[in-house]
Amino acid sequence: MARDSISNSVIRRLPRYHRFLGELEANGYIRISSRELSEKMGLTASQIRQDFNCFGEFGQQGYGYNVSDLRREIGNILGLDKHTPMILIGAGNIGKAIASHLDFRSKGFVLTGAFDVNPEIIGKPVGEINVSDISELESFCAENKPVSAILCVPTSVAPAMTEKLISCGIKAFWNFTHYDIRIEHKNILVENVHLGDSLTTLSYGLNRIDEEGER
Amino acid sequence: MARDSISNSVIRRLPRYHRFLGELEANGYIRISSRELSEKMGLTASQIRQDFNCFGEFGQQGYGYNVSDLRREIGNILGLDKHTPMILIGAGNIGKAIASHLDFRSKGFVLTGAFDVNPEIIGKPVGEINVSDISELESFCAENKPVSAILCVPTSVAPAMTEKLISCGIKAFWNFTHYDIRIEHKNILVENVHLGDSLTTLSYGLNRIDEEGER
DNA sequence: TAGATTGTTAATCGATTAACAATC
DNA sequence: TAGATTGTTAATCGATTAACAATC
Repeated sequence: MARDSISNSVIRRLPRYHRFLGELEANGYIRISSRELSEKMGLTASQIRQDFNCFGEFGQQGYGYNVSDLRREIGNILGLDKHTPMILIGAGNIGKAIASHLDFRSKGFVLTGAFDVNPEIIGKPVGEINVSDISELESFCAENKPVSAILCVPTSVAPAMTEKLISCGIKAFWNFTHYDIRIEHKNILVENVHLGDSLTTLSYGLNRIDEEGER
Repeated sequence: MARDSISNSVIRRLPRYHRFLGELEANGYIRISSRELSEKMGLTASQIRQDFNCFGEFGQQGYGYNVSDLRREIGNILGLDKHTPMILIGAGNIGKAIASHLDFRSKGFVLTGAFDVNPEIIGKPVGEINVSDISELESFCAENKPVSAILCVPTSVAPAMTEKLISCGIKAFWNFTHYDIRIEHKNILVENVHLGDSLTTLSYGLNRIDEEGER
């Protein structure tokens, strides 16, 4: 039975389910049981069934799940059938790489604008679009109503830029700066990536392996 | 009292503590209480004290924590005093951006090599080093013994490349491909970044906001 | 000393796993 | 029908929060 509030742990597993089901589909799988999927993904079958049942009854007793049906259902839950307009703020190294590395459309978004302060970058292409001067941000937003933004500016200007973007109507932030966007505003969504923290975690793990070796 | 096995939830919070304490230090803070830190970070004071006490007693009753002492302690736990050699595999858009965007040394690593198959990239600089031909990987590893690798190759070649790197002595992977490195090998560490999953999560959140609006 | 705040134990909460009746 | 596997409830496990004695 579909629940009202889904736990964050479940939500974070959904994209991974979607990804794995895509691979299975590509490999010609028609059906899969929770047990088989659990082995492929390193989860328990129980957890998988619990997760899916947060949203509805997608399986069939005695049979399992239809791979492409299940994948489509999860895709819809994730909003991947939409194309939410997204803009890139800061088109330097990391911004450019992210914009051109990912397929936004298959993830529920479409990149409609990119902005920077650097005259050497302005006018140059990033993915399918050209970089605009940041001074054009407000008029662009008024006209095109983007609802989400990738934040790839220097950390120092991140807080002010966040405020400005909110005033321009941005509702969701994909944040690559080293600044933690804190959600004092209601109904503003933030996904803090923090690649530095991710790398630091790896350092922690390596040190534990080393310690074991020393014993 | 220092515990033997630390939960993943705690470990994932450590880099964030370290980051916040660095900001506090930069802003002239000498001491901080768990309550004050909890307000700044959006956690509970209880959790903060529990987390720190996994590793030792870093505070003082009636006083709180010394900011720079605490930061140094956490840095040591994370292994940030080390410079573990790391190589970049795949120096395209995303690889180059990551290598030049982050300060590896302050995160316990040092970038000692970069490799690619593309002749147009080979020989060009990435951060402080030059990109080498991937054919030189084995001899480089034999000589320089890097223990960690950033994986920025196309997803299709990720599994084979992972195996090759393990055979070259790589113990830790920072994986940016869309392939899930699964740890069948013992004592091999993996940090799967999956930017696509992160973006997909944002799409999910946006759809929940929209649904609320419709009600 | 009195006040503040830690370190730590106990209580609560939530998430994962196990079990099994329902059913295809 | 018999076998398989779901959907779902109950049991377990782990993580977070609350409480408070210890102590600076």
